[in-house]
Amino acid sequence: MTPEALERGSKWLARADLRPTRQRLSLATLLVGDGQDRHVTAESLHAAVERAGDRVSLATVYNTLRAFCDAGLMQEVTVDGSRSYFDTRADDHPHFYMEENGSLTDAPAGAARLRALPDVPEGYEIARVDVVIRLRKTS
Amino acid sequence: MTPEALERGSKWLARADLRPTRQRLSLATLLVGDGQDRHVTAESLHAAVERAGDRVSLATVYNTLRAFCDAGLMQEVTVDGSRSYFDTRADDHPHFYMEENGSLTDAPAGAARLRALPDVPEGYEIARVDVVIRLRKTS
DNA sequence: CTCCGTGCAAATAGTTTGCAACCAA
DNA sequence: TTGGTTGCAAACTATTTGCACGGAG
Repeated sequence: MTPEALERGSKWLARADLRPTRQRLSLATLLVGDGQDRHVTAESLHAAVERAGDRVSLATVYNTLRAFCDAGLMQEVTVDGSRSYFDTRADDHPHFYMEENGSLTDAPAGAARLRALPDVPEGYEIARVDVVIRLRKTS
Repeated sequence: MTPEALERGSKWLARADLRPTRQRLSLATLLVGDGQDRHVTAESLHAAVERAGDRVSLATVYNTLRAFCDAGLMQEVTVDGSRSYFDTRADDHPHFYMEENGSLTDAPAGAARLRALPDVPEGYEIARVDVVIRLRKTS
């Protein structure tokens, strides 16, 4: 990991007042080190850590992703039921989900915006609107 | 359960060539007996069965809901990650999800339709578009 | 009579948690 | 020093599965 990536991760943690431990720095660097948005599962991030030569327990990956979400640095995206995805973009935006290989990506901006919002039941307000466009390989 | 409800359930099964066993009839009747659309979890449906004085094992509720989905009678909706919802409406439509109590309902027709679909990656086509509007109580 | 369907209990997968050791401040 | 963090293993929850029995056609 480059020093620049490390710094990005570091600042990202600082932004949420999270103590920069070795494990958090390792995960943060992998998540935002290159400035790209990323969609990971606990498993995939854990694998990435090992690939990078670091060592963080799977439980800590889970707990840390949860902490990042609580801190508003990431958001959890539910597409599949069997596992959770975590997105480094915390704002409300649509996703592509490839059923073929279970990968999640951002859908191109703007295109999938809702035409209008439905009447919300009395006493409620909209917390978030999840849009997941499921894709399959063209046959 | 009224004879009319029973007949509705019966026809519903027939439509998918599913053998009308006692258990399937019981579930089908609870699901579509009154002609209303319904959003259930395996647990909630199992509870409804017991409340109705019938007896179907939880495993069978799971297996049967899965069978109904495979047959195209229902669709599985993923909103929460921790559990699956099953919707008696099998077509593509938006949902309200009340975070407060975990209930799922249909959003009013038409309002939440997408303005346009984004450019889909080469070699893929849209299988389904899931729209879940998360609601929280107004504070 | 023949299979599909069912029930039970055990297996599984993803995720969380209790607790002792650790480390950043 | 000291309270927040981590690792491990065990706990948990939702769901699926193997297998013997039972019922629909």
